[in-house]
Amino acid sequence: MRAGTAVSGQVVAMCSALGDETRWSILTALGEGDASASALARRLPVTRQAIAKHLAVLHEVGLVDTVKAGREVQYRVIGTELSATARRLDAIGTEWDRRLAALKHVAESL
Amino acid sequence: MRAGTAVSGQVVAMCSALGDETRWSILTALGEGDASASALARRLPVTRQAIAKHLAVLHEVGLVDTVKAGREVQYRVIGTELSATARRLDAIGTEWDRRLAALKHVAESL
DNA sequence: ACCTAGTGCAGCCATAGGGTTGCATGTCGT
DNA sequence: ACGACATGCAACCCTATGGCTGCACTAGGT
Repeated sequence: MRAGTAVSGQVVAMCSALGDETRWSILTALGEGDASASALARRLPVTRQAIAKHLAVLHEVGLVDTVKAGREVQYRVIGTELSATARRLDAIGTEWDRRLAALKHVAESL
Repeated sequence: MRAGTAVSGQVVAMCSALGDETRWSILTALGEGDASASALARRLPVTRQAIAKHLAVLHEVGLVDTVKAGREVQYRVIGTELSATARRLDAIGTEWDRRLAALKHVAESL
């Protein structure tokens, strides 16, 4: 089992989506309850259109889902994808540390 | 216990660092063994200076560590921070899904 | 029917950041 | 001592992208 396996582009996209403060503020806001883009724009210091863009990228990577409620579109946070990539990252990190421990072991056996 | 806790800036920085393909190629390369910036520049299709910049941000978030070996600087991947943030992300994702399940439960009890 | 509120789309601006070249410095081997 | 290689720093270019304004459209409420 090789260590340096090419990381799925999905992981990169997910991390890229999570690498923005505004997006996290949106996610945490949604964590307190479903909301529409306009509703989010009211509680956050950014425009609705900006929020709409962010919601688009969040939806792209599967972090949020849309629920049509009448004329508005409610957004809802989904934890599944996040947890999945988190586990992949954890595995990678563990693998690195495992390799490091092996290196250390070799060094001490000299 | 509230769900929408403000996410640590460390997590955002880490995700931002992981949101770049080139950085991942560097990390996976380092996963196969320690290497200097110049050594990495030889196997990757980017300049040494570009790699140096990436290594700087990776070092910033604690994904790599430096080991001075004579005149060159060897870089080494560290899994600890990655695993730590991965667990935090997993917890957040689980929390979201827990909330979602609760919502569903409420909906069904009507 | 009309007004209001929510959404979508397009265009524009400005900055961040990934990538480059160039040069100066520093260190190892011979 | 000197040449070769590794690093550090600075300046620069260009694209991606976060943010905005503006407009057209649609769907509810009264």
